[in-house]
Amino acid sequence: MGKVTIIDVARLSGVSKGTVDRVLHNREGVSAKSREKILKVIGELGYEPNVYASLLASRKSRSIAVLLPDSSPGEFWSLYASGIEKAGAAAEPLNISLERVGYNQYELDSFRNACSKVLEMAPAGVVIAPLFKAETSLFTAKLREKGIPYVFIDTKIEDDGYLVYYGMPMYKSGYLCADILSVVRPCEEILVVRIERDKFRQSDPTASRRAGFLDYIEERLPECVVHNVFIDPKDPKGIESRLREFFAEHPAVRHIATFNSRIHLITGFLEKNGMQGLRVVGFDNLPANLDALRKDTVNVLITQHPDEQAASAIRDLVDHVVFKKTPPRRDNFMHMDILTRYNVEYY
Amino acid sequence: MGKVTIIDVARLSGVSKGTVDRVLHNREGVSAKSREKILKVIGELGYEPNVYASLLASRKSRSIAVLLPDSSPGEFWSLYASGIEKAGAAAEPLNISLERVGYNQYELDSFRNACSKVLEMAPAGVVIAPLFKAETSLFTAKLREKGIPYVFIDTKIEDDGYLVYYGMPMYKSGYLCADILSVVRPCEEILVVRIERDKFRQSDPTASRRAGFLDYIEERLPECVVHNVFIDPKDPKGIESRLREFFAEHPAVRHIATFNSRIHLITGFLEKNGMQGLRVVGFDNLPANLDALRKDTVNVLITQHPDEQAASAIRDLVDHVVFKKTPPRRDNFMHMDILTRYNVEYY
DNA sequence: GTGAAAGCGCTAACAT
DNA sequence: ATGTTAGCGCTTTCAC
Repeated sequence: MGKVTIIDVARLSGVSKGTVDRVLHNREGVSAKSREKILKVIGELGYEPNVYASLLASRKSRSIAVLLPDSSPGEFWSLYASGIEKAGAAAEPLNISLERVGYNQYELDSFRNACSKVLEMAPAGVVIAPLFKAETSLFTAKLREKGIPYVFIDTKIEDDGYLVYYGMPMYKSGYLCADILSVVRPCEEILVVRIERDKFRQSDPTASRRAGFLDYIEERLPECVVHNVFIDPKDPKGIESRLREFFAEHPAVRHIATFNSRIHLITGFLEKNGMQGLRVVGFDNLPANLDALRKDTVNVLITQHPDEQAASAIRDLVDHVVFKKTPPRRDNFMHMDILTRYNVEYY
Repeated sequence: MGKVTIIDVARLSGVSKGTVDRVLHNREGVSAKSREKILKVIGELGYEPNVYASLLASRKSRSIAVLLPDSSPGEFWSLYASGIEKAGAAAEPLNISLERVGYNQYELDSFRNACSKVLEMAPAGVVIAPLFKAETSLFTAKLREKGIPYVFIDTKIEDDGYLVYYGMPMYKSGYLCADILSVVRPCEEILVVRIERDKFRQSDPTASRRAGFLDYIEERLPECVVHNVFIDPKDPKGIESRLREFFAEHPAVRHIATFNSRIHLITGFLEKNGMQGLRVVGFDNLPANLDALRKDTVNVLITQHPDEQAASAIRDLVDHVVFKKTPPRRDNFMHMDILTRYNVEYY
């Protein structure tokens, strides 16, 4: 039982509560001898601080900064919102408030700006979706310097400093996508719809997924031809004409996939042209994608529960800040959910 | 801010902390006038008790009874264990301990026994998987009488007393199963493997799932023939001979499904006889099933995250007992997960 | 019926 | 470097 109190530790160490409290919080002003003795007693007694008593006594409040790309409702990054809110609500009684700091995912300066804002507020911890690799490394170096713990979601950057990471196994998700797409035979030609802009991005976040997809095809369906069509999300007419053009040339194509969250951009075309019996697979549970799934214009959606990613990451961070717990596992690859019209309802 | 304390309430009500505490806990010994006044002030101030201070001061501990069928590791009911443990760990700092009370799911008397055991220990709340419908109703009536809140998992019983329910939409899961099974064409004959004993059970827990499955077939594949083979889980030789017999008669069958968690019982046969290229779909993430999935002897598993069901149900119950919160939603149908060899790894 | 007072386990400011 | 002490917000005797 956690019945051992700080007083027990003090008595058996031959010191007072105050001194024990000091070593508990790594505060200075304790002789090496006392510290040692106290630590030993703590170990022997299996003393565990009563967090609630602690919280009660020190009602200082802390903040955790959440550094995510800005996004409008219905867009990918908004999917994280509900998880952040939930985790925020859970953290509130612990005297921790979440502070969202947004940035434009296409502008490095914006990210830099957000970083310094975070540094200024001197939070107790930071949650980051690191879209800019190099810049993030610089930032986390500063965090480490200040002893501020940080966690990654969505993407991670290899360094030995992050507390925990939650994300999707991208390569495998491509593999999975290919398998789901091609289970409907015959599958001799596949159309992959991609985003024009991604070709020029510093790092295409879906590149690894694409690699997994192509590897599957090469291994399992070497005869199958993969076509690419590039579209601009902001140009609906362009999308339509590109697709029209494509299908005029390749009327036999019955399999379509995207590697980003934009599968909903092409469903309008499919519906308008009464294209049925296709196999259409995409990613991410955007509202528009779920709608398409319900109408069966999209057959399968692969998702990663972004909300749970955020919630788990924040929970781990809070546990670490408040309870000094180390997360059970450092790299957490989320389960990939397979959604169809028949199981989307309770997602 | 939750900065309003019991002292503020006391002062504005013209009474002492003690009296406020009494109305807060519905304890007797308060004049109607005081009570009324205090309640009014509480409302105006938006006072919310500080649970941690409360927990600190009253270190009485409570228990929650978890009433589930006994099971050996690897069996269906064991899937709930990890969720129960997790929720138990979370409840511990709140001075709440979980007490498991098992019963034999095939013996009514055993369930009755378990019920009275629970009643004796007078827990602060109860978690039930109600396999025996009528008997459960009797039991929950008693709980209601005593004012003990209870939650259902897996199955629910219609009454107006349960706090919350977590389970799988059984009918829909059958529908989903049929869809996943038949996406691989041609699908003209299906083998459904069932458990002998279930035919004679008071209530077959998978009956509704079967109905969903058959409805799908009738609606979407009316030409398709559904064969049934009944097996006894405890008789491996019998299983083998039944299957051998079946496939001798129906060599063209390439689609197999089960509606319970026992798909792993037939994979041995399939492997031994080198039967490949079949479409095999089953339910529940038993270790043996996951193994078969990894080997691709089973193609798809539909699961319901029993651990999360348990964890959520217990969390809601604890929140209600400790924080007096009402669950956000009363009936919670869990998402049905679709597992293949390609996404099973991180499940 | 109600108030006063002594804690719960811990923190932090103030002494020494 | 270390001890003392006054709370944090609430519960729970024990008086009156």
